[in-house]
Amino acid sequence: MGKKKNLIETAVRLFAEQGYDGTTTLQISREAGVTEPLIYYHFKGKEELFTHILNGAFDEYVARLEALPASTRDEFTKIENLIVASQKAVAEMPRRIRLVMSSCPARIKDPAHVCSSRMLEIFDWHKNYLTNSLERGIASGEFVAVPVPETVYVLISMINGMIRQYSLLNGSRYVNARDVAVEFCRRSLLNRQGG
Amino acid sequence: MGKKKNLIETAVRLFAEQGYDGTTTLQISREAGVTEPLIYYHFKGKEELFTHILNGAFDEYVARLEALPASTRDEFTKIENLIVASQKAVAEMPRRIRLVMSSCPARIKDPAHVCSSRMLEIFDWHKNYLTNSLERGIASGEFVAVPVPETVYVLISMINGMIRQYSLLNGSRYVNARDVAVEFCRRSLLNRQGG
Amino acid sequence: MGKKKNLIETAVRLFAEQGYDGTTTLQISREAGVTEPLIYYHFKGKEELFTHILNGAFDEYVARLEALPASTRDEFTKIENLIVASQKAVAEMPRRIRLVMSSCPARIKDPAHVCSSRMLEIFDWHKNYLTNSLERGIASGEFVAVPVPETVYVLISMINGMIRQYSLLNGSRYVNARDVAVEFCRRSLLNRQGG
Amino acid sequence: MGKKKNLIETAVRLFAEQGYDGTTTLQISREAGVTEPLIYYHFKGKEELFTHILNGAFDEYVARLEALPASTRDEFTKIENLIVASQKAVAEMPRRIRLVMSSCPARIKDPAHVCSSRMLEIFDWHKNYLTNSLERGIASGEFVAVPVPETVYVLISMINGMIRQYSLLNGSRYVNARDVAVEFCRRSLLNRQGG
DNA sequence: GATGAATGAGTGTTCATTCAT
DNA sequence: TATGAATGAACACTCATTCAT
Repeated sequence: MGKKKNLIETAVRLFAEQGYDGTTTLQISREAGVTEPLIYYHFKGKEELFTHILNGAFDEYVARLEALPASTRDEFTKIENLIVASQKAVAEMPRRIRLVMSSCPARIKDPAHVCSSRMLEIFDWHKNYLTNSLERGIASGEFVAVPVPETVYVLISMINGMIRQYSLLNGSRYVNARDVAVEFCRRSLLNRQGG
Repeated sequence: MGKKKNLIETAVRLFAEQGYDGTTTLQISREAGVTEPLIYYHFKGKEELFTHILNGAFDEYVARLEALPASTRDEFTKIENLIVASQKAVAEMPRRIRLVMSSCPARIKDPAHVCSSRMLEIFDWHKNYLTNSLERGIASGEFVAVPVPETVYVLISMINGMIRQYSLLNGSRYVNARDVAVEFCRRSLLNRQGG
Repeated sequence: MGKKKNLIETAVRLFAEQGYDGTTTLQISREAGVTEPLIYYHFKGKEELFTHILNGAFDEYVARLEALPASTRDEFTKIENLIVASQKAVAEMPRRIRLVMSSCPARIKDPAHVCSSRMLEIFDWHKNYLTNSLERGIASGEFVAVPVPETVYVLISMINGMIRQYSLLNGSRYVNARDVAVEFCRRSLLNRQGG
Repeated sequence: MGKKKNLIETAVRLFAEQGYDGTTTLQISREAGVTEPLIYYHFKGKEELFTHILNGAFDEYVARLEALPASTRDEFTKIENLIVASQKAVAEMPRRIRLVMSSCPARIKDPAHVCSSRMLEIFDWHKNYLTNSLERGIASGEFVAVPVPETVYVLISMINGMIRQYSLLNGSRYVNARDVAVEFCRRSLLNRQGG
């Protein structure tokens, strides 16, 4: 009767609240209403349970990115879509994003860890998406001629920074920061010359 | 002879490399060439050693902020100074910033922890500094009329995002991202009306 | 199997021989043929194992008191019964009584400790029992008119003193001290007037 | 300036309040306003400081016994004197008696310890004193013909039991228990035949 | 699928004691 | 006398994990 699901959901909650090291397998099992060895029946160990959860969160986030329309009216709309999508994600799956934002920084130095590989995957996805958009926009005259790699880096930093801020601090107080961020970027990138 | 200093420096290194939970007091003492109880002679415990280090890092970062000139040629220079100063900090005290960036996210939910109180302190400092700058700049016509609180929020997110990116990922590859970020903001904020 | 029982019996022995502080959890587990963490599986900690044992000893002692006949031929028989019962207890459960007599004095200042609450319980039981007996005996003319509370106090001191003496010193050498004590009290209390 | 004395007095207080194992050398030194190594300058170690204090208490108690008059009007007065003296001692040097009563039971199994040797010394003193008194009293017809060794044993138990009761429990509430005890013994021992 | 009992390998911490000054 | 710094030896306790059922 859904004991496994129960286990996972309890683990998500506890890992998000207390961190990986601050959560014991005994606590997870007790709060899930099962016994400890059941964790080892379903998972190889605590770490696998943890990475299973992280992978789930990454999967959903990536799915949201993949769902973004590949072709849009103009290139800035793509950038706008990305900002909006990332903010929607953090609002709609807050606990899992929070888990990633609080657990992964301490794990990034281990390149074999899920945190490293999948954050890199997302970073690369962002990079390709934004590089493509910027290059096309510059070529078409929609954007001013900014140095692409560095601008991509700045945009990613801003998007990640907003996720982090929202997720770890009381970001929900700035509900329309999202739109302000979009306009902030629009003013900076759009070519207003001639027109 | 400098055993305490040795202890602290070793702890900084190990905490930054392996995280708080991943570092044992035995390991710290061994690599520092002292015995374990010495930690407990100088500090109340592992946690106090840790917060001592964090406080040191926060102190230095705050000192850098306080050193920023209070009055500048124009308001955007203040914003530029802040971006530059934060990037200089992360380049000049990388290990300690990295320690903060990787350790604190997992501790922010505890409002009593050094991470919470001092990150809030820095957040507030940033907020006041940027709010002041934006309000003056808008009033004088230097800046376009942006919504102040949200724009401040976006700017802080960007600055923090860049610190995080630099600190945890290989941000050093984008050395002039700093200047690109400054220009990015300048284009967005500066009032170009009536050229 | 019976590892828990083994653990408890070993702990009784070692605590009685070496005291609480003089006995380590490692020693208990080793001499019981189990591993240390098993103590923590069955008990919350060393202290709980200790109080579990103390409670067992108190329970048995109280059970012996409760088993004393409520109505007797005369009132002095009650007093005799109490003296005999306490001496029988110390002869039949020597290790546990010795444990109590050597461990509890150091713990009595802590009113929350098992030693305090349960010794008080026994003290009160003795007090009620003896007060009742003395009052009835005096009223009926069986006893001389002694001041009741103080005489109760003296009798309890004598009983406890004999337990202590027997338990901590080589009291077994005075096997018939019990009967001598009974006669000692009888001569003192019985009303010989009008023989 | 009396630092040694200070040390000892503080140690008496702390050992009495918290027991030997519950008191650390650091705590003693701090509360005495000195540093830890000073303990090792004046004493060989914690244990020696402890036995120094115990010996002081035993010395004073023995001195009180020795001060009892060797010849009295009758033999029962000797017994009365002993009861009164022991109760006076516990009222006049409560902390040190309490220290002995709470610390020594756990140490009596070690025959080399001060607790063992000096409590035995006192036990023997009591035994000789009472044996002598009883034998003479019986011979002279002052006392009834009780079995001497066992009666001595009972009397010692009663005296010790009253000290213990007074010292560890709220014995001070029964201030005239002393006189009641004396009368209790008098009635039991005195020969009333053929008045 | 599920559990009660048990364990190996540590972990932070304490404490009496010593050393150099 | 007196101390700041340092240590050796242990200690209670935790936790992820396994085994027999």
